[in-house]
Amino acid sequence: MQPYKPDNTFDKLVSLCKRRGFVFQSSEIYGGVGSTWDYGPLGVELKNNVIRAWWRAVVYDRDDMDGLDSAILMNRLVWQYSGHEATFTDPLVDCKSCKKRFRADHVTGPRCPECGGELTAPRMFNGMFRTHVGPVEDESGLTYLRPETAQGIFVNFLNILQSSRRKLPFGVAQVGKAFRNEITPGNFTFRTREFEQMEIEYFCKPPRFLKEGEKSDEQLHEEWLQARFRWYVGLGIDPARLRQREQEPKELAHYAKRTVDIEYLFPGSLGWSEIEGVANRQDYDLTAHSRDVPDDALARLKLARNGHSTEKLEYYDESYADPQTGKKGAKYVPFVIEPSAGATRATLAFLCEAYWEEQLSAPAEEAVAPLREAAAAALRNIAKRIAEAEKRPAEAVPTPEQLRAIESALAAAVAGLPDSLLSFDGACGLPGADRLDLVKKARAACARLCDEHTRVVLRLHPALAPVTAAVLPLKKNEPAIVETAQRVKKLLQADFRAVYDDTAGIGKLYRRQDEIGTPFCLTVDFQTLQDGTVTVRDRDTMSQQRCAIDGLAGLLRSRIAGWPAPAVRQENA
RNA sequence: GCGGGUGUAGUUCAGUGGUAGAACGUCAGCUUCCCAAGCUGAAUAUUGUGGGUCCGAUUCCCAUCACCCGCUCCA
Repeated sequence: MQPYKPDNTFDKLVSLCKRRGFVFQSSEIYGGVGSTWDYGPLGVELKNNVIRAWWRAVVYDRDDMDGLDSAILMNRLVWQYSGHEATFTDPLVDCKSCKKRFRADHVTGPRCPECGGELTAPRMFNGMFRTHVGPVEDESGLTYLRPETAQGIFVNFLNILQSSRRKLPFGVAQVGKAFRNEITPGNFTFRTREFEQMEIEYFCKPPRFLKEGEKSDEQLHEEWLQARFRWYVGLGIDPARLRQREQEPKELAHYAKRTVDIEYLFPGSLGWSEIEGVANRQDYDLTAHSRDVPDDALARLKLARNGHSTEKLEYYDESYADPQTGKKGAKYVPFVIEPSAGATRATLAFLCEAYWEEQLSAPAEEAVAPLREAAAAALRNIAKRIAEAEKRPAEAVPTPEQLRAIESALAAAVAGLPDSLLSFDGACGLPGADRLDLVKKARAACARLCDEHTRVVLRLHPALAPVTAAVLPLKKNEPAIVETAQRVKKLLQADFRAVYDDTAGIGKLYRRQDEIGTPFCLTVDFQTLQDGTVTVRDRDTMSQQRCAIDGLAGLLRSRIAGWPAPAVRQENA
């Protein structure tokens, strides 16, 4: 039966994350603290694997990249000259009648542009967390928790250039925490005040210094965009839920020549949302942090003169020859392509993408009969509610549209019984359904059957899965089997995250691993004791093959390396 | 920050002005040679937090915190 992604996948994922140890609310025992989350035993494995896969793809698998890990605390002047002190401190005004909020510089005049109501006085909002370096809390020690990791790369440009002996074009990758005092955090880990970025600053020649056959900043921008898009697809994101969105000229940051967002279609109300932005920042940042910049360059980039920096962040290009004079060599500020991804956002996207429910067997007709009755009663009630709601559609809760959606989904699910348990449950969980007592009753009747006949499976790419292999004894009261299984686990732990579990029957052990996305379950049985082979069970297809214990590591490695896209696995299942 | 909603066991949810139940999950033992089987037993909730009304509040009221939805903002 077809895998199923319920409409309330997001809610189900949140509780799975808590239940299984992926994500916990921070400081929970003290009532929590707004929009901060902790990654549990499985969550930290997943997030680390996302970061590791990214680092491998953008550093190890290329010839033109190095890494960096710069400090979270930096000199306040970094944020002054980067422009963050100015742009992260926006005066905001509220309308007293319609309660809408606007940036003060976007409003002309003293009235609300929407309703003409009276506006409050502008109030300052600082998006950066302030902190003090040193024991005295005065202005002299003031600085900020970094709102992006990028600046650490820019201010280290000369250090990296000298120590790595790089030639343009080359790039620097960095992973780390960043902090923004969001006005409106929310959507679980999607928008948080503390988050983790995976950023690349890729330095290249400005257009006028290009030689014949060299790639322009625009070409490199496009190449990075496609490479980053492919990365998500290669790790299992369905391209149908991934898109590139060109930023409109008016939403472009002032330093950007072009920015394309990579957006993922999250379930529920979040919908299409940015998980990475690929920007062409031109020579803005390196120039901003340079001393002795000519006035015409400052004017072009709308920058103030930098009276504090001790360096000019330039590149000396030995191979350049002036086309007019033939003079060799040139000094210039490189352009920058910035693929800036959210590690925590990507982790959430991979989780959403991986979440599937599957019905594995059909319940007997007599077990389904109560479900049909409950649904029939609920449908009669909904028809009545629709008639009532249509008399006063404006104030009806649920709305007529919600009621009709529940009605049609529920009717379709009943028609599909006994194979449509999941869509039955899904219909009962649609928005507004929690207000309908008879629907809740029908859902309760369905819950037991769902429990018995369905499974939850995280179809994570094996490179991302928190556990790669679970070693399970078929019988736990058979010492030879248990000992062998424990030995197999020890054998594999050198190469993979492997676990051993014997605390339930084999069926339950499989389901547990399915729910946390473990791609391989290795089962030690009686045949193992005779011929030294175990069964390797595939998470997605539930199919099994036998493999000698000695060959396990090799088999897993090759299965992971050749891991096909989810759609392909679906067809072959 | 504004408006609406929610907050009861690990999770999903019942329930009541007289100190809380279920299902699943978890743990232990028995049993079981392949997909949440069965049997026996166990642990887990000062009903988000603080205050008020009341003889008595989880239930009513107020405040606060957190989460969700919608604005606003945003990489």
